[in-house]
Amino acid sequence: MTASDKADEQRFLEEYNPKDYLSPLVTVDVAIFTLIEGRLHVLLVKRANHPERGRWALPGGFIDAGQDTTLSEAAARKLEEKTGVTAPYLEQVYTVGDNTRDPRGWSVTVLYMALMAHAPTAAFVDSVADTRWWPLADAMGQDLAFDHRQLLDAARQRLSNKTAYTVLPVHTLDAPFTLTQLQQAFEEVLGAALEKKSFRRRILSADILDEVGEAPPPGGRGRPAALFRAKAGLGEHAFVRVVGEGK
Amino acid sequence: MTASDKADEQRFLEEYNPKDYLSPLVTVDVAIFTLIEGRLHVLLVKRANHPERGRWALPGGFIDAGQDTTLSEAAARKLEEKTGVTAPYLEQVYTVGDNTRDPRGWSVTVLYMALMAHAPTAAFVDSVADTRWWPLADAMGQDLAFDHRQLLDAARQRLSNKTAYTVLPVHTLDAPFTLTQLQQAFEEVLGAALEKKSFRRRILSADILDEVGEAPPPGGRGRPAALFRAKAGLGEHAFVRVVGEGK
DNA sequence: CAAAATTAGTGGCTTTACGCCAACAATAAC
DNA sequence: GTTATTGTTGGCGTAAAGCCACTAATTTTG
Repeated sequence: MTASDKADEQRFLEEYNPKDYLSPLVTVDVAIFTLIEGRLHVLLVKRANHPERGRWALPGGFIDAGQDTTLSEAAARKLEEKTGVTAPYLEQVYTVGDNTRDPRGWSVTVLYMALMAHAPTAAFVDSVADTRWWPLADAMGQDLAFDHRQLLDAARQRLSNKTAYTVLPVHTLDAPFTLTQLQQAFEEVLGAALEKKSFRRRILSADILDEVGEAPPPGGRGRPAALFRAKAGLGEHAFVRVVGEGK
Repeated sequence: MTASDKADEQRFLEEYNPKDYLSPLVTVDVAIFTLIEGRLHVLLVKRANHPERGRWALPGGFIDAGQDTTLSEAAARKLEEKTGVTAPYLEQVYTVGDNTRDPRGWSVTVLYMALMAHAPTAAFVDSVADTRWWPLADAMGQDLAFDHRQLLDAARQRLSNKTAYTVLPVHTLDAPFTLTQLQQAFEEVLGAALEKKSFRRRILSADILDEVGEAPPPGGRGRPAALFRAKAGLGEHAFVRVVGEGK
């Protein structure tokens, strides 16, 4: 860059005023999933303000240019405000933007998906007004704010697609868990039954779980199961194909 | 919604002024890949304006709130402006946003990846000033504008990851093509050799190609190969695992 | 306290997919 | 014609996956 170029750029930046540009509003929304009594649930918030006041919506909102330095930080912040915890798994799904989804004009939303165990969130979520876990089918069945029904559907699809070659569902369970619970989590997310022997072979040979002794029979019948928890640092990458058809 | 609610909302919308909000600038960038003489190339544009004037960058720019009604439409528009064609494959990769990547402050970029055959673009691309196809390694080797090196890398990774379970590389070839060419396209994208028999077994049993007669020997040696083209409507979904290790 | 019920975990056979390599086929170069 | 070169197919050994029944360790029930 020559000296005159540098001067040029300086001038450019001084003359630049963001209010001269009509930029879209940018929001971040998060589809937070957990497993409650074996069923997949999603966290929704009843909107307190216009537009769409009174409708249930995914947690989210505007970027706070002062507070947030990164999109994923913004997503993590919104998530913690509603659940009180840091999610063990947070992933960007996709971004929608157009001039029809919000009455205010061009708007852009970056959708994230998060997974977490239910127990640590239960008390906190109860304490936040107009916020609750919904069974996924019920959430999809109602008239959500904006295009959140589509967003939720996209997140759900991402989750089940990725479950074909990762171990994402572990993040929805409270540790420690049994292999049967884990298999049921996979089955719930996939909406399909898995073959027991194959599932166990693959999960165990993937070497992503630590065994933590026997199950103290919590009122359960039958032979007590071995207990496991996810190995530390299993945050992002754990590519394991754990799926077939099976009865 | 009650009547007073409706009035409320009306008032809200009338009082709303986008210039009251400091929104991030939103841009769309596209990593356009093609295969030239068997090597993967990416289209870059030399920036004509500040900031980063003179550096090579991915095609892209601001959303035109007047012209674009959708993010992907904006991406398609930028792509067509530079290549003269409509890409057979366009996919959103991910969105970066923070307050450090652009000297103007908070900015958000939605990254797309596109695949296309080279031949139909060659003449047009030549005619566009400061725009050319770069061999991928050369593109990655230089000092690209903004964080475009990372964006390009992310797009490349998405392409090779997805090639493990889709047939994306077909979109980089001029039709018709031979199975050997297709295999070489896969190998170039994956950076690894594939086993011939397995590759053919899977591609053919996937039933995504139409055979179009014999190859007119174009100066080539050896037995002439059968020619194929992708079945119509293979745009998005064609999930086929076509990869192993191989010699 | 014994038998039945229930859930966890394993053995072992069958089937399928894949990697590998060699044979065969069709063309150009010499 | 013979050789070199590239495309295409056959067939076999191996590893993984599906399947189903059997064993194991508990609680429940009569």
